[in-house]
Amino acid sequence: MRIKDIQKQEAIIFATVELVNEIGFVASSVSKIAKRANVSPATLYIYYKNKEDLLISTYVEIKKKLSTAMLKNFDESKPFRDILFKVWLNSFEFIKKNRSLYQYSEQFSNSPFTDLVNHDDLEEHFEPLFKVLQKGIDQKVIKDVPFEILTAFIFYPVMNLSNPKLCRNLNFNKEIVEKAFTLAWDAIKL
Amino acid sequence: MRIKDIQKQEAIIFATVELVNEIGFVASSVSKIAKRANVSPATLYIYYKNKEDLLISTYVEIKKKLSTAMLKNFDESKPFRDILFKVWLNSFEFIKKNRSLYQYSEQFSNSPFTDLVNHDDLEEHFEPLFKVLQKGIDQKVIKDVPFEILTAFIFYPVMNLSNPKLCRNLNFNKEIVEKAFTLAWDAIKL
Amino acid sequence: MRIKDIQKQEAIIFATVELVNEIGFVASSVSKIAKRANVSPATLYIYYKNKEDLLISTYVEIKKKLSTAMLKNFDESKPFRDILFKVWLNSFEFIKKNRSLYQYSEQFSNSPFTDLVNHDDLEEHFEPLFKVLQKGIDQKVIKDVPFEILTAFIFYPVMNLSNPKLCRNLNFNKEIVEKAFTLAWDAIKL
Amino acid sequence: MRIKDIQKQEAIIFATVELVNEIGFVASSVSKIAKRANVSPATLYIYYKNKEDLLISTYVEIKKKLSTAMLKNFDESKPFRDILFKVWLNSFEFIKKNRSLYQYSEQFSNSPFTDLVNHDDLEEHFEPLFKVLQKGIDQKVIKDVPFEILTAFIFYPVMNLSNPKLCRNLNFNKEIVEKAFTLAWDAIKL
DNA sequence: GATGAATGAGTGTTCATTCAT
DNA sequence: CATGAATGAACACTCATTCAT
Repeated sequence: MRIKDIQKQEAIIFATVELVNEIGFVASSVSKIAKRANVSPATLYIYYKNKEDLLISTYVEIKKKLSTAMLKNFDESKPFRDILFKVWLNSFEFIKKNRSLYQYSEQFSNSPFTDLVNHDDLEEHFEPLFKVLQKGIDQKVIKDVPFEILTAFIFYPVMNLSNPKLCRNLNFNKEIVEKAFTLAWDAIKL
Repeated sequence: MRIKDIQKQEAIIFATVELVNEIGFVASSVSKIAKRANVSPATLYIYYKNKEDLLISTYVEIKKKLSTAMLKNFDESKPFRDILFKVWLNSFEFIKKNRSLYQYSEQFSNSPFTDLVNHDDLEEHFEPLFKVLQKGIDQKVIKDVPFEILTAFIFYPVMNLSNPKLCRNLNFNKEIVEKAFTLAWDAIKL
Repeated sequence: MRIKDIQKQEAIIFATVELVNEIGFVASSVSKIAKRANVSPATLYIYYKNKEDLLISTYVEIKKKLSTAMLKNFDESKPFRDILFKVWLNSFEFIKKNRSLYQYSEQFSNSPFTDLVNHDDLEEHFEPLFKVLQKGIDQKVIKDVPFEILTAFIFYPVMNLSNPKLCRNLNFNKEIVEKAFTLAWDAIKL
Repeated sequence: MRIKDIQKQEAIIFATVELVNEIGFVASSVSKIAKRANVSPATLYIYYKNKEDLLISTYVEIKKKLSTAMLKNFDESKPFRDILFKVWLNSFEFIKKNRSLYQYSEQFSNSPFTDLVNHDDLEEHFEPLFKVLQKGIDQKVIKDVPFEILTAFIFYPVMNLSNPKLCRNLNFNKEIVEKAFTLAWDAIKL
């Protein structure tokens, strides 16, 4: 499968994300996605092996964008708190600007498809962050608990808070975001 | 006249939860659920208006059980930390013992069906907890931030941590659970 | 099947006619009819062998009522034209007053169920009318053509004209009815 | 890209008409029609939006054919009686040759689907006939009654007479047809 | 490379009917 | 007599995918 038309592929991804956000995973059929992307259902199979492949690829693509965004201007020479705050802010920024991408990834990661993704590959991108956390632990600035627990308190709440379904009444201005980070930092700092 | 077979309804619910956990929301068709419950597809429609109703009812049922479990032995005369720790432990206990129920509810709350549930009704059960948090805020023991942020740091991490998909390498013994609560408490305490 | 509750049977017939007129033959299911009649689907099978039997019996019942109404005050001593006019008026009267019954019979007689009815039994009721027609033919007052043709011109137009679906813009007052009969009479008279 | 197989569509229409005539409207399911047409049920939905669309389209198609046949060699310069006789003969001819098409249309026009057809569009084809009738009225050759009544006496009996279900014992040779027309003409002429 | 036609297998749901009470 | 529970079979329709062009 030699890919000719990059615009076509982007149209497909865009249509996929859009449609999944609008009508959900279940209802987003191949033919509907194709129609939305102004493409024949058959064309879709030139770019992707099958529906699964399309959904997974879209997810991986988004995750890459997210990790890149989160680690933008990552400067490990700064104090731990500042580093993490920067990442925290980047996350919010990204989610706010790309709510649809984020929503898609949320739906995806709670679907049975998740099991089909190689999560190690995805976590690889967060390596610098893990290194900083480890350094923080070594320097007795951050609590010595497994990474999973640390990230559960730093990043999982971000996702929760920025999920409009779960936090219907919350308006996310800068002040709130900073306040929320205080909780995150208090949680992990020694 | 035959009377409604309560065992049959329970078999349906059980089959639903089981199947959704095994093959996911999308693939769990009415006929598959019926087959699993050793029941005709038509029978299912005696107990539930349609598939949506079945899925939602199952979810609400689970949520009720969860809230009851979380607030077991809720004693608001104790110190704030102890109250929350009790709730925290209850949550872990419940999730550990009813992993399948919990998994179902996780999948559900990230599906488009969520929008169809009256969340206010569900949150009502957590009223005592919210009251305690408010008292904590008033007494300057807990940070004065919106409830959503507080619960995002107390309970959302529980769910994350107890999700075996996300935390594959973590073994949840009592020690770890207590440690994790320390982070939660540090996050919200003033 | 010993019939106890005549009211129940009437409720079933009434519900059948009503429902068939509202939602058509296709959509009128046994359970819907039962619900409309405030009766269990199973009860229906006490009074009728099956759905077919119910529909056919209802039709026959209606046809009997129609023939009785048409031949009301049938006086064969009067002139041919007057006799037929009386029948013609009776028909209009009945259809106007029992439009729902008539509609049902129309739908029925165009359904494949018609083949299951013994039409000879039904036509038997019209025997007096046929006798009059025959007498008219013998006395050279009415054209000597097969009965089917005669009735096709006397009574079939009645049904057509009184079908609001086919004659949407026609308002049936007495004048029009009399005019219409003139055509019928001119058709068959010698 | 495969091109739409015109034979396939014709097979579908043919199967629809055939089946509806054999087992009736109610029992003619999409899958049965598809099987009869040697086509997948899914294929049917390429050509028609849904079952309703299939049935309606088939009806409209038939009606067009009928109107074309009826007005064949329509010559309004001839005497009124001859014009109408021609139309009358055409009708019989068509119905005799296309009994199945005609039967289908009869069933259809008495089903609840009728309401979904734009009858004005269909009647449009009969415009020349209506004009002739109007001219006949103006010239005092035809009775001055609403069109609906006129057609009820000219054409509705044709349909009745050519319906083998209703006229089981009648053999339609040319003589009978001419006789029958005499009644029709006597009915409407002044 | 790209397409719409084509499909068998599946979807959620309702059906006419029977059963145990 | 009368019932609501129960069901296998069928319903209209959509699915992911392949095929011929």
